[in-house]
Amino acid sequence: MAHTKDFISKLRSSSLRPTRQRVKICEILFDREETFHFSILELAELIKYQANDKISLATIYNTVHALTKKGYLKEISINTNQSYFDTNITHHHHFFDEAKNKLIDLSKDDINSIEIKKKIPGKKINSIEVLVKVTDEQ
Amino acid sequence: MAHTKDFISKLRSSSLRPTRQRVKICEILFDREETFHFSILELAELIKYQANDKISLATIYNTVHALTKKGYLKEISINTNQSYFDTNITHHHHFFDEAKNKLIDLSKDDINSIEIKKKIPGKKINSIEVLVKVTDEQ
DNA sequence: TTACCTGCAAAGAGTTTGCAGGTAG
DNA sequence: CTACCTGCAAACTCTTTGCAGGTAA
Repeated sequence: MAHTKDFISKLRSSSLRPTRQRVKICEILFDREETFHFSILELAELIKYQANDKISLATIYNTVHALTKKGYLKEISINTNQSYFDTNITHHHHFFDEAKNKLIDLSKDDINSIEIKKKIPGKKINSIEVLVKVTDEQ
Repeated sequence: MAHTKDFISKLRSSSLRPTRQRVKICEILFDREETFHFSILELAELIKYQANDKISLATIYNTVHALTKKGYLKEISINTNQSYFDTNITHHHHFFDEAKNKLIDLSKDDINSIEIKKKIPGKKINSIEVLVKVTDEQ
């Protein structure tokens, strides 16, 4: 269970003033036991219906992007119409359930380690992301 | 080097009539030595400036999607604002150059084989995609 | 001739931006 | 007080859809 103090420091270190709206966003994102995968619009809905609040999209986009830039959130590479983010910033991969359009974490232990044998001259590797697409067994 | 006959059969097997526009799209996509990565809008530009032709977006979208559905093209999972497709339909992965926003093929030999140890009950694996993000070495 | 296709324009969906009024420090 | 922030609406980008005229078989 995280506390308001932590949210404020996360925000400050992302160069964001801890306004009421931003603290609320942090509560929804980080005050949970389990990994949380979300799109901006899903987050907005959650704020509206679960937290009974209304924060403008501009604010949500701006806050989520600043937190992502600072490394408190991770953006997931997946080709859907909207961008997905993850509160689990440890090194891990994902299943993507194509039937339900839902992401599921794939922990480091669930996959063998990946070795890239090719080197691109002048380029360095920033990240390696594995996406395992699944559908219903027939 | 592929021929018009091949394009027509690709189109027919995708349940598309081989119209002038669609054959032209196939020429641009498949009449090349190397793998081709593209977004729909890039393809439209290419048709306009390289082939000196103009094919409406509706037609390009519809044709590319039908070819993808039939398996003549592969859609790549990458979180950018537009969808990317690949003419290389063999099993392979990608580098993504974040500086240039360009994809580079990573052949099967350039990566060790991936083993997913976790099984999701009732789900089967459709695909495993690896995306290696790179930027300029500093 | 009939079913399908094209091009255009409008509509949709997600995201970004400009700005006037409001708030943190 | 000043710089930054919020909410709203408009703008933008990519993609999809509706439709009238055109074309393949």
